[in-house]
Amino acid sequence: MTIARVVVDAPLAQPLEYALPEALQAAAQIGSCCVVPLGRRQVSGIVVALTHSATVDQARLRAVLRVVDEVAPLDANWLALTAFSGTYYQHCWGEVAVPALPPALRTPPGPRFLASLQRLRQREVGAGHAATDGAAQPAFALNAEQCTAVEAIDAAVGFAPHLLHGVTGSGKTEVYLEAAARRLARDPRAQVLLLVPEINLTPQFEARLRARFPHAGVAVLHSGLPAAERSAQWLAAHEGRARLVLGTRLAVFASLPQLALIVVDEEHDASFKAGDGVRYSARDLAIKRAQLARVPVVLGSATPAIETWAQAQRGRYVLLRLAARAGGGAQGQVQVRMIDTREDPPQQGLTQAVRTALQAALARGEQALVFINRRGYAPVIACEGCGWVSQCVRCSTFAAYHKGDGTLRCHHCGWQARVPRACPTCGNVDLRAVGHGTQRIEEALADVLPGARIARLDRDSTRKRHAARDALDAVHAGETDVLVGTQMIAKGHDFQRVTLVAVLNADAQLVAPDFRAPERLFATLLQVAGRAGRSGRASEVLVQTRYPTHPLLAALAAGDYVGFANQQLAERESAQLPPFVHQALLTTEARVMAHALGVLGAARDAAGDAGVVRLFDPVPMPLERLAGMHRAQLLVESRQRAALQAFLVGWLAQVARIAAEHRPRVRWQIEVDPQQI
DNA sequence: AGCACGCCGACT
DNA sequence: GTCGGCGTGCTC
Repeated sequence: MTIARVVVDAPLAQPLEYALPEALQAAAQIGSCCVVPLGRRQVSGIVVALTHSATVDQARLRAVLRVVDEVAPLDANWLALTAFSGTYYQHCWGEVAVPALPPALRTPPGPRFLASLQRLRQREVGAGHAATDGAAQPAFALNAEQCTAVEAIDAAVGFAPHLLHGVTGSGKTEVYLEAAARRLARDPRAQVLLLVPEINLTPQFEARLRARFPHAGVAVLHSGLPAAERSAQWLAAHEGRARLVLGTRLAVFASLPQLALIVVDEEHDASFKAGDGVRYSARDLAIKRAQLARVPVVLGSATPAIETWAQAQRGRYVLLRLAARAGGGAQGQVQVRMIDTREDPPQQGLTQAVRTALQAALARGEQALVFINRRGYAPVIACEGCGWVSQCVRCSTFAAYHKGDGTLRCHHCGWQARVPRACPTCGNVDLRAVGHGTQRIEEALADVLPGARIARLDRDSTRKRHAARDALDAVHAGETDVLVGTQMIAKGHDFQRVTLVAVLNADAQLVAPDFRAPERLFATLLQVAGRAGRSGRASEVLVQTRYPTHPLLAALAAGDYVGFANQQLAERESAQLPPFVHQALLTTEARVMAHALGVLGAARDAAGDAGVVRLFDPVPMPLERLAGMHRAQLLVESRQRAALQAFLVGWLAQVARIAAEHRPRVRWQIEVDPQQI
């Protein structure tokens, strides 16, 4: 009897075994998608092994119901990647592999599957032709640094990780495209995977890719696509009709049988880390995938993650530098200046220096960006009389004041309520908005710059479809003088007439306890600062701060990422933080904090002597209460990754038992390589 | 994860 | 006397 080992989307330590009926034996291969009975359900699965001996009583075996032979089996590299991901992130193979399938295969394909498959295959994917032009004309001339980078990537054989460290505007994209073009030209079936943080924020990337490779077939994969579209794009990659795949983190699991090169753009970006389900890092898995497929991988960034930088410093990744701004055009000088808020106290959130600079820029007919990483009108309102402050009823956090609709809102759980007319505790009617958000700054700017055309860009202003693009178009068209906004204004927009960038409140992150806060702040500020100086005119970046001599800000002013990164690395080494240790974070949530902490305490005790693995004390999470749930965490770390992995396997089995015994039930989750601690 | 089976409160 | 709460346990 032939037995199929099948993984399904359930937390089962081992693949399940099914009898493979005679009629299905010709169709079934390792990597085949199939439909199997599970309890009284029918679910999608993937055949991961075919044997003749069962490990369970043969009488208990049920039969495979269907082998989806209309779709070619997943290849060995894909199976190895999903298996690795499951092991590394402490989940089951099937929990990674099955959700990575396109919607059409993730749930058992119905009777009309073949017809739908034909429709999906007919859908346009890029140009939809397998034939390539590789003689595709470069639409640009590469400078010397770009050529060096392309040559290095092109010359790489087998697994070869590269870090492309390029300052803002240095033309990293041209390097990716040329390197991709060469791989595609060399092998008529070769495929290239390009991962980007968020596709909606980089529509120009997709446009450039399509323009550069009009005949190669460009598949796009991200969670925003309708199911049929996502299936069609996935299939085009799986069947080799798409030779370029552009996608967000989930695209790291795309099926690419002829993978020849992987590119991860903005590799430092936090959105490569999955926040729910299996908490994988698409950047780290891209490296693993390149290793399994024995192909080069390029991580690109102006501000690489410190972990990535460390790998380059250790010589594990080839470091490629783009230090010059590309494009040939005259490049304006960008001056970064710290405004000491102790000497120049802000009025309405704006220092005199910023006001003066804004007025001067507008008088010259130029544009300005004002960056404040906080939406709403004010982060909190307070009672003058008794000291009451607005708080979310479900979270341990302030409720922000939104003036437009007179609400208090929690930016974490979405809770909202009307602003009380008087203080809920003492009845005082003098409630005061404390601090500044984008809405309040917009108001202040209107005051300071009478007649100026001011626009705001944040999550609230972009609720409506295309609102973000419209706002950005207005800046490009010169219909906006000053754009105030959150991170959203920082990403990759090439504003030609912006000569002034004001950063209003960087201090909160400058003193944050998270050891990764500095690198995130540095990346954000450098990215915002990069919006200035694209016109060739002299430009200025003003940073309002109480700490004008802070080393991070000094490095920012000097545009010195390398100095900053090396200093961060040194600090992490002396404090024994990642990448000098490897971490995992066990989190629990319960209605009562004591329960959440209780499970962690028992889990800690159960670990006993963990050898080279160190367990910290359970503590409430930084955001202690979220949406009514109390949350706690327990950090586990080791200098040896293998030791940590081995420990987690046994320990998590105990944790599962402890959590199950606990009443009322406590939910738990494990995160390997946590980004927020 | 689902989805069963299995014991204790408010309804026809 | 039943319908249904979610606690517990299994899925080849």
